[in-house]
Amino acid sequence: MSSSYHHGSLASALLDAAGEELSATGIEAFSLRSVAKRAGVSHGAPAHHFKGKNGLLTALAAAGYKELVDVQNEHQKTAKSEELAQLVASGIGYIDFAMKNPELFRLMFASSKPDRSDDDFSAASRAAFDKLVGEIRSILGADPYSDRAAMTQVMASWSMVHGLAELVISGRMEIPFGFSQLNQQDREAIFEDILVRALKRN
Amino acid sequence: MSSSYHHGSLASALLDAAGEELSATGIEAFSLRSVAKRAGVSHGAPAHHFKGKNGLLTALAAAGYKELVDVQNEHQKTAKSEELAQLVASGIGYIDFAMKNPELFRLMFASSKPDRSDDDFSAASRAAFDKLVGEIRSILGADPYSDRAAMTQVMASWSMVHGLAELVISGRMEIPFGFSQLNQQDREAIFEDILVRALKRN
DNA sequence: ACTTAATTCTAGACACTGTCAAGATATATG
DNA sequence: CATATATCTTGACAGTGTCTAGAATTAAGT
Repeated sequence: MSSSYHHGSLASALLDAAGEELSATGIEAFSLRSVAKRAGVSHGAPAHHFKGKNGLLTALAAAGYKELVDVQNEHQKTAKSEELAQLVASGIGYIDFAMKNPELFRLMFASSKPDRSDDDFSAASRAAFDKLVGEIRSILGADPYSDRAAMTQVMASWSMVHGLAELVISGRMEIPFGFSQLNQQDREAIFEDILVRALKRN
Repeated sequence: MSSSYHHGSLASALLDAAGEELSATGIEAFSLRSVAKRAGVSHGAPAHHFKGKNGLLTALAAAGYKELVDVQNEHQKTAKSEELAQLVASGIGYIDFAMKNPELFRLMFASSKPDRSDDDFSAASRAAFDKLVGEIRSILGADPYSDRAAMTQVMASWSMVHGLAELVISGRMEIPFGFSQLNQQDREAIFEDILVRALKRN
């Protein structure tokens, strides 16, 4: 191979390296120069593929939303087909994703670094949101986009699962439940017990 | 005044300056040197009062938990004395605090910068948690620290209010509700509608 | 009161960071 | 095959947090 000068697929290599960097050092110590070093290129190379550090993080977050939906779909495959069970499985997938990618999760939801006006980012995040909208529509038989009560149910369910995910990955389930010593079955039982409360019952 | 060399109360002055810096520039651009400049001292001065940048942020977060409880108590004063109404008022105070101090809120809950083993921090955050524990105890008549179902209720309520707060301050209530164009009364009606769902009913 | 110790603050250095500009190198185009 | 474009390197710049040495002020000890 005569040319190691032109990488060929630096963009995706940088995305991979950025993912590792994010998981390893956390978002608050995330360094663009370190990512470049990880990918074996100079510190100026990433500028030709992403709009600076935040541009790279934006792309990383966009990919995160797609991965989030994938994880949710995987959990739903092993659940009952009944609508409520599917919603719970979707929620547990949401939390599972957060637990496996806590720094990425924070980047996606609790950071101002990603550029939310970016097309990829907004499309991917919108797709994740619309997945929940569809699940609520199945349960209530009303379209949240035209039925305010149904949209309130969407936001209640999102609030519950998102808040629970945040509390889990920030270690706030330790004191109440000794969470890290529980097996997965017991954890999911707690998740389900909590998540179903978000549904309004009459 | 012959001496402007020794400040006299630099610690609290730095805390004030840090609060302004946090609100103005956000946590991700928070600069210790900028805080020192804001307080009118050299960039090395803060080291004599806090354990570096993270030490200052730890103290700021600890003060945030006390302020959080204060805001919750204020909201409860204007609410009915009935236990459920008090819990809802506490939750709305939680969200109100997050809306008025979004960067501080993120520092307290979604950042790894504060040192959670710090005595002040852990005491203040524990006090805020125990306030919720007390409210659930009043409603259920069972002590969450000895009744697992009651503790589950604590975490469900916390998840709901915390998730809702996160979604609000990250602008996720805009598309569903056009949130920024609502008046406070309509907003609080949505909050209450969502928050009460966290309670398990039989 | 006077000397000594401890605290508080400044100033400079160090290794980092992200971004920008200039130039070298490889690929694509005509 | 010459030219243009895309890609990558290198160096510079201002900014960051932290450390060290020393100056200025206050506190402590006798």
